[in-house]
Amino acid sequence: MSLPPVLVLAGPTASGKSALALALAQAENGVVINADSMQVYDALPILTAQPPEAARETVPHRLYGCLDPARPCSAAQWVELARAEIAAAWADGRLPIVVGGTGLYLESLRQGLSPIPEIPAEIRDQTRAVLAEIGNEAFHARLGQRDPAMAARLPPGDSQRMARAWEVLAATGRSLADWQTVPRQGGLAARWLTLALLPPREALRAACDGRFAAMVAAGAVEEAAAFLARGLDPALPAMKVLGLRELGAAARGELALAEAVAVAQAATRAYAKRQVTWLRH
RNA sequence: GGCCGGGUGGCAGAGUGGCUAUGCAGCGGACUGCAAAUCCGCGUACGUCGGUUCAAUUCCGGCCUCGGCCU
Repeated sequence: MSLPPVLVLAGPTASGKSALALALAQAENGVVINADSMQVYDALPILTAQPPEAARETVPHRLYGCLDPARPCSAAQWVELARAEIAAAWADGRLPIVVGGTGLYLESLRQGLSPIPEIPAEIRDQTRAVLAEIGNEAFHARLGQRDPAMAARLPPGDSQRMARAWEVLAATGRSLADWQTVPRQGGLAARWLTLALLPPREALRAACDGRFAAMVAAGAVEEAAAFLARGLDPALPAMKVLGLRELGAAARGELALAEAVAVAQAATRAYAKRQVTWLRH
């Protein structure tokens, strides 16, 4: 018996994934399932380039703008949601089309993750607080005393992974290095059809710049200002959406709009480059 | 024509007689639960021709060039 199919459309921002997904979904009776870590939040539809109403009315779109931005999503949570949507599509006799540029999510969907328990929020918050207080170097040294294996493979600059390593040890009593020797679990069994969109770099850069300018023209500044007015914790993932900070500063008059756009465009280009690196691996 | 001040890697911008900042952009890479995050790596650049020196981007001179002032 052959496995049911899943079509994956991967590519950097502004590579035209969404439009292609829409066309394929129409042609192949598909369901478009989001694999972008920012588009999952119910926030900033313009700035995160969520598919417009028109597209969603044409073809079913799942996992777009459906999570509370006040609560961080995670790779594991997304995989769980995505698996459910894929199963639902199969049950409906439709082709699941997974679209997105978040490499970690896509990889986790295919390979699964080591079965590490969820870390209590208190431990996470406390860990980040300590890290912020004592600084990277001291934190790295402290990690080295408790978890030499992880400290050895993380540079002191890598605050995010150091925090993750620390909280896993604190919450489970086992090193993350140890956990990761446990085989990954939960990888989706399917017949994978993968399409990677990798436009020439020069064209990609131009597309990134053009798209950000279009977002601003579509009201991204107002959108950013309104979202920031909610006063959410700046450490939340949704608060790190590209351009949010810059556009917010522009809205408050702290930064010239042209300058804000230029900075955000540069950040977008850098992001696209990281995505390409991931896709090429 | 004269005087003065500049000419540094794609851009910005320090600096030094030998050890050749830095930032941004760019390029390559990593990636197991906040990933649009978080990191790692990569550039003998010093206008030009000569001189001084063991050694010149750095000192001296000519030339070119940019800017300012003067006639």
